Amino acid sequence: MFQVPTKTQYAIRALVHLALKESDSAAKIAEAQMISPKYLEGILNQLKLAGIVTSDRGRSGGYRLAKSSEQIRMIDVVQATEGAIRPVDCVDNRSVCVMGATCIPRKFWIGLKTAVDDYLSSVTLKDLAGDTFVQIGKE
Amino acid sequence: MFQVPTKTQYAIRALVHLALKESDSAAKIAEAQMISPKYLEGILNQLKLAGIVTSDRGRSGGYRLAKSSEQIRMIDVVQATEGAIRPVDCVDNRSVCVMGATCIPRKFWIGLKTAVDDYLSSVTLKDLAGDTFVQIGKE
DNA sequence: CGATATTCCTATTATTCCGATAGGAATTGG
DNA sequence: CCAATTCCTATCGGAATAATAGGAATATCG
Repeated sequence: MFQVPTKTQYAIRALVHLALKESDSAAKIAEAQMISPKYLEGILNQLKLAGIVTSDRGRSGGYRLAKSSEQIRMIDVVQATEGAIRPVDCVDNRSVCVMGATCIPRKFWIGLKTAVDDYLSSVTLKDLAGDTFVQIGKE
Repeated sequence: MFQVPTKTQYAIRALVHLALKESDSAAKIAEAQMISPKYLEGILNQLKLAGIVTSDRGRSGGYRLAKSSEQIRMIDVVQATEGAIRPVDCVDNRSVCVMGATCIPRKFWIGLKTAVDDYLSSVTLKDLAGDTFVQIGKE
């Protein structure tokens, strides 16, 4: 459950890479992070549309972070690649619930969404790329 | 993202139903909850294998909760239908990570798993089926 | 100016998972 | 015995995901 799509995993890996390397081309990132190059291109484009990275075309072009890494929250990355967190459809819109007013679990799902949103909002790219998180990550 | 499979949604609806109705057949539950009957059969069987419900076969058989509703945590239900919460494979097993020791995001995913697990562990079936949650659920 | 490295755009394919269906065997109460 | 039920296994269709392919647009550098 809650398997995170590779698209999002790739996006995060690419961003950590950019946080550490300043600027790089899609092909270079893909090689370093072992991601299908063409697939990564599309992902980086989504991140660009979301205002998370910027790009320069042409020779010696490439991608870089659009903001400092502590301004990039993980929830922004997830939303850029996958859209809003929505465990069940009726979380956003009660009217779509087949059970209508008798949908008892709805509050429960809203609570789950909140728990996930809160966590993703609390972690920034800096937390992942910075020393602190790397230290914690060691075993 | 984090779309919860209908299987799990159905399981929870069925359990709420049983918490309120004491005992019922798969067909009856399916009708009341608007779930495909045959599909629900399989789900109830999974819940039985997980020790969440019991069943009686034969005429006038059916399903009932195996424990009191406050002893049934939502995380048990989710695990019964979907297995463990595992946002990415390496959460359980570092060795499967293609990035090996350089997998910086792993700690982040473990944090996400923890956030979800904690929430699901904190809510019981009684919270959903009982008066409290219903009151809260009203708008 | 021309070659090259890049982003950008669109379409297509492959694969996997999910939801549902189907048919029937086993069981049990009346 | 009959009818209602759980239980078991196989299969199918569709949607979403992952990846691939080809090339157009753009910019740099010699």
